Amino acid sequence: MSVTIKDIAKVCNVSHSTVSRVLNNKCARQTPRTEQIISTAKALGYKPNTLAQQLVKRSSNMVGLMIPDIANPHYSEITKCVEDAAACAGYRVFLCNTDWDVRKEQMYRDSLLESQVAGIIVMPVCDESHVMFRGLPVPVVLLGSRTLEPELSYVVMDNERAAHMAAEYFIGLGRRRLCYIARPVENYTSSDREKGFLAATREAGIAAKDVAITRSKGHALKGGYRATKQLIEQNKTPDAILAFNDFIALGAIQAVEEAGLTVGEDVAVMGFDDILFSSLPKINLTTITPSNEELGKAAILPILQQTRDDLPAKGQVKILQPHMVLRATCGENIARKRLSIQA
Amino acid sequence: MSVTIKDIAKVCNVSHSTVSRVLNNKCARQTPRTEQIISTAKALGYKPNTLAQQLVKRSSNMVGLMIPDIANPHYSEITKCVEDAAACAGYRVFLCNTDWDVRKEQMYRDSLLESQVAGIIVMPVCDESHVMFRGLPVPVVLLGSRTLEPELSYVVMDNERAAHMAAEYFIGLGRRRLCYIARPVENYTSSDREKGFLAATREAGIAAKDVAITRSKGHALKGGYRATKQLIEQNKTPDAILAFNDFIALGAIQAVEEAGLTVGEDVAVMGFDDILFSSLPKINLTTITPSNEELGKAAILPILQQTRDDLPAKGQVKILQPHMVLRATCGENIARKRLSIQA
DNA sequence: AAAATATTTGCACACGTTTGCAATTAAATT
DNA sequence: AATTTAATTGCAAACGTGTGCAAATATTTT
Repeated sequence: MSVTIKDIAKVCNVSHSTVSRVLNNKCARQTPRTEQIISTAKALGYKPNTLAQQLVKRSSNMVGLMIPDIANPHYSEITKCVEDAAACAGYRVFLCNTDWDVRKEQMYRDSLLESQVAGIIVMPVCDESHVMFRGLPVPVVLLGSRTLEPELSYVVMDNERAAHMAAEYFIGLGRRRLCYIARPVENYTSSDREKGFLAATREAGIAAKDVAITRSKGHALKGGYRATKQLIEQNKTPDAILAFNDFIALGAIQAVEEAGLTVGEDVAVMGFDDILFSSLPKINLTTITPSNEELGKAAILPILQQTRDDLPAKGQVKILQPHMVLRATCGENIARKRLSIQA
Repeated sequence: MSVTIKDIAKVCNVSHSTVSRVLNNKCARQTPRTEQIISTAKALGYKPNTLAQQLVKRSSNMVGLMIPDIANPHYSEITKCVEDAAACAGYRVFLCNTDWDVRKEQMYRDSLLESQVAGIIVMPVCDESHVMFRGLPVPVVLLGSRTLEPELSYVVMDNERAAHMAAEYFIGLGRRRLCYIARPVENYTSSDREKGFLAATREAGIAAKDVAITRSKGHALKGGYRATKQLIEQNKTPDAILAFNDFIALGAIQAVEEAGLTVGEDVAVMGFDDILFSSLPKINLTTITPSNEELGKAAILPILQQTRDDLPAKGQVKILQPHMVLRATCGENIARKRLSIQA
């Protein structure tokens, strides 16, 4: 149906190889022949068949992007940055929504390989699924999760440091009863944050009894709500809460307010990821995140290098620095405030 | 690098065509030959090269999905449903973020065609960009926008009816000074809603002076805020606002509350799209939307039919019914409330 | 103007797969 | 057991493109 180089060749009375070479600028000179070929190509509306090109060149300009839930703003914001970085590098991205389902993840993995993608970027469903990406013929980049698999590349925020910063910030604000609400199901990301959080409290000499580690009761907002409510009912109300993500933080806020306490005053709340919601005036949540643009760029880098230098490009690691986005939910410095009241 | 059909042929001492036929179940009988071929294919970890298959079959299992802003929850939620419907039908989707840029839209269009996609699903940047999709060799489905282009298929909510329903709902609640905040830049979707809104007010006998049509001052939350603030400052405060989308509605809410009025009591507010934010306890926005699942399924249908029956499958139209999601921002029935106060 | 050099051209094959055709082989029928 | 029928096989060509090679042509140098 579509117009091919052979059609152009027929019109110009040359072989199809000549057309191919002219169209790919393999000709140094500018003869009337070349001009004729180029103009008829334009006239006929020729579009190269990328499939055929990739078949013969044995390289593709497609990458797979596997995401647990594209409707979740955290993931959709990252997806945008990855797509943008990929497009800038001339890559097209296959979007694969794994739906938190390891079987779908596996299915997409195979499907992507059959489609001859140049690489796979994946935000894995869980730490256990990393092994599925061993020994693939294309580079694999884990996004937002570190891994022990030596073959896999990954790009991740320095989670330990981020939580350390958060705890330090709380302490600097005068907070003394600190709490970290962990991810409902454990993974490297969550436990790294826990580690950093605890380290900071220890370094500041906070007593262990004043540091609570609890676990979100479910993935969404309600999980954070239930966990916090439980804490309050047990008379263990903290004066500062670091939540595994912004959704959980939102749930925590709800529980805090429901208990008649004021967020930012009685309890400081901080989340992770800086999803769009968090910037809404009614929410105004203080949160920690890496730069998603950096994340996206770093994600395709190992894939670019693979095709360029034909090196293995495996096991590359990129650690991004966390940024705190200060908003309303952590209030002001308590110590300073007490001073001003006394004054 | 990868193992091909020829590798299997060599091992089994048959021609590669035989392998192809066995692997594609073109053989009625179950000979030891076929079993050997299948088992060695499995043993060698054979994965068919989809590129080559599609080249020879002249059909692909890839569709392009063009979205103005994947980080916007409205679009990411639709994207999820489209991807899901496509995956169920055996299609892979190329994600293309057009960034509200017509040039990017055009660039992706060409790129997708070169990649030999089976069809293009697009949420267009503006009504003017529809013409770019005339006369393509594959079916094009416009999502969330109707069009006058006869060749293009589209799937869209019945916007006129939706706004009609909204206005009727307001009126049934006892509201009498109605306002529609239109999209910052006009399009079919927004003007259809305006039409339905006005029709309902006319039918109910609301005086023209009590119906305001204003325009959001910008795409995001701030646009709705500014538009509403202006209305209030001009002493034209409505008692019911229908906003073009949930973001604008959120902005309207902010302006209303800032003026010391109570949303749901003094002013009812309704949006469109039912984005995830709107269901948050702190927001709890009443809103209208079609079923995104239906939307996604309807989007790939014209593409499926194209490849199946080899019919043109152009100019197909699917109208989805609106659903109101009742939450807190429209309050209760004012009339009933007045009664209970008197009683 | 002739020789040396640089460029372009067409042919043929390649990429990995599917498929029509004629020949072969196996199964079912008489 | 011989014949008809059915299924399988290998060959070759195709999908649209890129490329090494030797021959042909154009350009530059002497």
